[in-house]
Amino acid sequence: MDQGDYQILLKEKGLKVTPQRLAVIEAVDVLNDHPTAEEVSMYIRKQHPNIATGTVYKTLDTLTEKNIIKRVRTDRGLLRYDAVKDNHHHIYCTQCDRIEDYYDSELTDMIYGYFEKNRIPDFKIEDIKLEIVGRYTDNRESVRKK
Amino acid sequence: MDQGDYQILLKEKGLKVTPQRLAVIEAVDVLNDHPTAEEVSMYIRKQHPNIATGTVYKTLDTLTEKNIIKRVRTDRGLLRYDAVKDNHHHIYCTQCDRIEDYYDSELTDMIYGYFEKNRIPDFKIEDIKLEIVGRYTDNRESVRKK
DNA sequence: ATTATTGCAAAGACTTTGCAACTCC
DNA sequence: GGAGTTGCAAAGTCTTTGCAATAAT
Repeated sequence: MDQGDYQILLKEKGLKVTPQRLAVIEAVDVLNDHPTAEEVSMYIRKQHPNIATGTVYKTLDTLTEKNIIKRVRTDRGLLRYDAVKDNHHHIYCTQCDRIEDYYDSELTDMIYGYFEKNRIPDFKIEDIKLEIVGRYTDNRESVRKK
Repeated sequence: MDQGDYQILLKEKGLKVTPQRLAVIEAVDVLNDHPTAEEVSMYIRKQHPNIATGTVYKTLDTLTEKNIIKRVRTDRGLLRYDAVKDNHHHIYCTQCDRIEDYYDSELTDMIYGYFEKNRIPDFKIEDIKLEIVGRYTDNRESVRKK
């Protein structure tokens, strides 16, 4: 995705196109490691020292509401963000606080298929995602400490 | 579960049995609505006005580490807790901030079965859970506001 | 007796808010 | 021109910490 795509995305959702918003979308897209709000904020400060932290938070909220980005669920109480991509699941490492994407359309289809046959009463499913929790058994370094 | 069970649980994990810990376990167990740390803290204060908030947080941490309770993933930046029960999934309502349990052993078995045939390289799975996101189509009242 | 645990209050981390000034359409 | 956005700094919320006092084994 490039700047042009971002602009179209914003317009489609009825949002004004501002440099701040473009910067936030780009940051979440580039930092595609489920960055925290602060990581996004820091990344942006490098290129646009004039964009206020408060604005980054507000923008992250707005973009989340409009489904341009998503919040990732964590169990540590920090808000993390994710560019909207194809359906994917998340692998949570219990050792290192990393969250990795897990793409597997066979699995995704299987789960959606299951719920087509077994509906949850009075509930409309909008999204299904797997939390796969565990730990890596190779010796790869931990990017973030727990 | 009663007090006696809690005590055994603590001892098994090598933790000293203290009234504070018993109170926290009980609170998470009784408030079985995935309470936030603050909700646990408030509930405890009613019966034990002398238990400090800091202690509740510390205890929640300890119990989580020892797997006596679990943290529930949320996308709103608040820590929530869950008594450890049978394997279950979570239904997240996009309207009302409720998190409900979803028990379905057929589904759970299907997913675990899938991963037995399709392992993730260099990764040891410890837990798999579904995030089912959507909204209720009946008119039940929202317990918590969004 | 020894070591873990608690209470307290202060500090810390992260996020939200209010409002005047400024931009985008 | 007007509604929607932003910057700023202050206020909030939730959580963690340090340490002396206390309680569990």
